[in-house]
Amino acid sequence: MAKDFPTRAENYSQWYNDLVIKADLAENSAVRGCMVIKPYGYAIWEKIQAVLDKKFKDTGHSNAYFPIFIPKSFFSKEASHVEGFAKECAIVTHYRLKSSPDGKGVVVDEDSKLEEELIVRPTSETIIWDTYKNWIKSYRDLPILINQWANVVRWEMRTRLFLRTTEFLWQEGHTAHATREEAIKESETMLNVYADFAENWMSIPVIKGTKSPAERFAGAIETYAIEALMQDGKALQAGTSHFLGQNFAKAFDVKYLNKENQLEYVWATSWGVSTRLMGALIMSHSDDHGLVLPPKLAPIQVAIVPVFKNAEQLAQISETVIPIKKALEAKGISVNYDDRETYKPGWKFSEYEFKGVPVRLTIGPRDIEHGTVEIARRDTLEKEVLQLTDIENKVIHLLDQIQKNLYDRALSFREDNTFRVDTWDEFKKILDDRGGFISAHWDGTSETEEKIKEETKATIRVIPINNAVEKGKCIYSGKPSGQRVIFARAY
RNA sequence: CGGGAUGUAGCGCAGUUGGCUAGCGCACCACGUUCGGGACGUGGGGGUCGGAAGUUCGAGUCUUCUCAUCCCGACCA
Repeated sequence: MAKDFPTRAENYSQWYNDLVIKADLAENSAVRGCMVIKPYGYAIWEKIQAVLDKKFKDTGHSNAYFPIFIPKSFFSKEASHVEGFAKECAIVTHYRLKSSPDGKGVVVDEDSKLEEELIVRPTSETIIWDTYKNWIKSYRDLPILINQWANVVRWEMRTRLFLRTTEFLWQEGHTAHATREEAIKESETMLNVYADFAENWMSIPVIKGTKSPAERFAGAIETYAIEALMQDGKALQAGTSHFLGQNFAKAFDVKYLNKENQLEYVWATSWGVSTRLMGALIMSHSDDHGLVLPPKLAPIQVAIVPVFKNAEQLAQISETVIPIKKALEAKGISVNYDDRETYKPGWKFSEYEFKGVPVRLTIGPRDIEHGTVEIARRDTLEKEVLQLTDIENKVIHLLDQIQKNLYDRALSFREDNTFRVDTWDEFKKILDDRGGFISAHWDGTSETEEKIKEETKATIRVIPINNAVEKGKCIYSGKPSGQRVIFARAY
């Protein structure tokens, strides 16, 4: 057997890397910092996509698709945007290969140099706004509410599976509005969509808030984010929604004629979540036995494992199981009846635990005799023997319970690891001893934020929305502050 | 790009001061017994020891160069 599941606390990253491979989710590919997402992992992503896609459509958005390549000149049009992404771009400079003169392999054909280099999109604001310019003439053309499911490439110095890969999958929404108020409302709406998804589907409690200027998206006026706390005490930004003001409209000259026949620049938002969500899922709920998935996102919600010695026994068990499977499926539950003869029950139990399948039913000769079934839940690892009568509803009820329990568990973890701190010594001590969210006063300046980051590696994760007004003194500078903000070390 | 570590079978690893045919566990294949928490026995298949050059009678082991991966920083969703 390969290495046993590592104990979690010792080295979270190592555990995490082992976990995702063991749980059959992803592995590093031959390409630097990119990931191969295996079928089971991709099935989780497809679930995430399906739910979000519906939410986007329910809020009036449509899907569209824009090119993966962006002419270099587009980038220079919005100053802070280019500054934010310049250091992490993959650039296409040539379009042809030729046989190597030494006969070994191929080399770049220098004659095929592009006149203007193409950037592999790190995000699509520029090419989309260049397109919107042609779509928007009148107030009647607004709003434009578009989402794109795509891959993007950011050549980060350091990669980390799921959390920061060179290529990642995401969705990016790009909207155009006639008024500032409408655009702000849009970014807030999408923030709420993300928060709802995180909490009610992923069972991950999040703090909604705005980012400090230092953490803001390149080119945004305001960045809204949902911030989650992982089991190792580090914060993870799980989704962002940006109010872009008129920055991109001005950079790409996108104007419309209003009802008064006056030309005005349009107002913009963009918002996105990525395969990082899968990292959040893994790091929020998993335990030393493997992945733990919230039922609403689990590709397999119920696994049924028959215990049998021979074909006759299996046939007998199947007679009982197949109607149960059908009844569950009729209620929208995904069921995997694992009647493979090539693996034994114990092996299957472990496998479904690795994969985080929320509910497992086990049926053997003993159960056939008594009209019972063993039901095991992944979140608590508890097992129970139940009567078969009305088993579908019992299972559905349990799935709901697990969904809720995972959220409650994650929430109480976050509460236990959120600290109101008023002294600098305590601030540093908590960060070093246990991590977590620290709610503390901040004087509102970037200088202070930068100093705190230098000294502790902690950053301001969010300024919570609807934050309580509270007079206090900045944890670092001692200057007056009007509210507490959330600090943490982050991924 | 700095600091540290590691590259030996699909995975995880051992391999002594250079020495004989390169090993172990898991996985894989065959047969048998098993099957309610990753079964066991017997037999079997699988290796450019990351790559290149060098030292040597002889290199997985020593030297130089190189490539890759991981961890810690800088950068970031």
